[in-house]
Amino acid sequence: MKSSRQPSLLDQHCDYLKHIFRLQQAQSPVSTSALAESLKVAPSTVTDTLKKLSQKGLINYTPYHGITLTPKGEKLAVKAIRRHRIVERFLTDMLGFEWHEAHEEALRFETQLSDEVERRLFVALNRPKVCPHGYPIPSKVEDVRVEETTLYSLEPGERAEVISVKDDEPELLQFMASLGIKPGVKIKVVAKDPFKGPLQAVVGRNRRTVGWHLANSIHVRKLD
Amino acid sequence: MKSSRQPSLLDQHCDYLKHIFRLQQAQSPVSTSALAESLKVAPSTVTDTLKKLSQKGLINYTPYHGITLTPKGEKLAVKAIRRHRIVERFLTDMLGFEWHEAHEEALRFETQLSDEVERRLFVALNRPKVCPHGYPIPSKVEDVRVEETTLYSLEPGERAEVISVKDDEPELLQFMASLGIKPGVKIKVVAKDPFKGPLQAVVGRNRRTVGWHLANSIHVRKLD
DNA sequence: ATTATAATTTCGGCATTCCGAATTTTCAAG
DNA sequence: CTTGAAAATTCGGAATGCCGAAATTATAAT
Repeated sequence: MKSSRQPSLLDQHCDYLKHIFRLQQAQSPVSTSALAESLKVAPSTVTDTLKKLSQKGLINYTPYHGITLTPKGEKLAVKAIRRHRIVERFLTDMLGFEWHEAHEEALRFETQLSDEVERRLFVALNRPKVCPHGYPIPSKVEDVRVEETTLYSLEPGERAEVISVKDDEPELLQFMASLGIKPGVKIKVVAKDPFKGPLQAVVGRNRRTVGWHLANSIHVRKLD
Repeated sequence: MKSSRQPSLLDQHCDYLKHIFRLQQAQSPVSTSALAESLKVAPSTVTDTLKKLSQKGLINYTPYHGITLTPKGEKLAVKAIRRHRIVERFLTDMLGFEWHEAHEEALRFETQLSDEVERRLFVALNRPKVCPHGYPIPSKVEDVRVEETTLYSLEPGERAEVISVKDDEPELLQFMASLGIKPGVKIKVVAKDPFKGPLQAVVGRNRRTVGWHLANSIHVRKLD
């Protein structure tokens, strides 16, 4: 396939940058296998693409030693993240999709949009600050900060406000919605079992018991 | 490249069907060279793809003798046309694009949209009947009829309403807009030179002189 | 009917994106 | 140190989309 339209940056490359950026927050440098798993392609494929990205000056790539985004790559990654979150907002706010559908729908076509469409979408949406899952819609690298604290890190008795929830597991999102958990909601932890056991909390008016995985997918800010 | 997402139909194939459908209205069967020019690819490329489309039962293809859409191919073509026009409406109505930009912007990402997004877009737009250029948004094959009469076919003294304008030349569209020509506008022909010469007409309050090509890009319905 | 020319197809080739198997490198355990 | 397992890379190969040049077929003019 000829690339045509986009002179400088292929869709695929944006995808790689987005994933590298995300993985980099957990661990830097990012390993080939981590990227491969995240992108759901074979490691050998990742190695191939890494060379191209490196040649374009988007990543620092030392064979066998992982990768880091260059400033240029970081900027493009942020641009891709911004676009993704704007499109998610479009899908929920203007088309009425549920938040658990928005993420995957957005992935389908976001890379094809022109900058102009993105700009106009942003304006038409009234310049939103966050995506449907509560993550900021960034203008620059510093904007992409996520709340470090997760619900599971709280101790019994503590109260917190939900800031954002992980968006990459649709079913989990749907389940969270059914529990009334979404950005802005306030939660009080009642009890927490040891060994990554279930956590009991009051969400709005209801008492809920949630597992470790779910509670760790919720970013919160402590209250009081 | 692996196709992934779309199980049954590749983007490229939709594109072919759309072009074949359009060309078929002017002349059937459609020739390889006409398709190649329309798609801006080499004739040999078209031949390659034609075989695949034929195998999928979307076209009737007899080597050296042109192509026709099968009922199945026709349905898909109409689906693609419908989607294109809905997206154009989205771009003009919800994002404020000019009509001469809408066509090309739509081409960038329309093929990536899911059926569900298309459906919701249509509803959010209030179920429009026509695209920004005045062509119908079809549900089935019969809906895709265009007004046969063009402005140039009128004789001096005749009046007509603009129904639709050809959408594939952005500059021409922009120029038409500057002349006040758009669907719904009423035009009275004042004079017409022989040999495809210029045509004089009254558009709204203004007297305009337009060339053959432009006048033939305007579909009208006679008044009185 | 024959023949020239125009349209179409065939063929080989290039680029891209992906993969699995084989190889190389790293790194930590002995 | 050595060495063995895990991680990463290289290599060969498959599929796709595209092209230009060469061969084939159709068709319109003689």
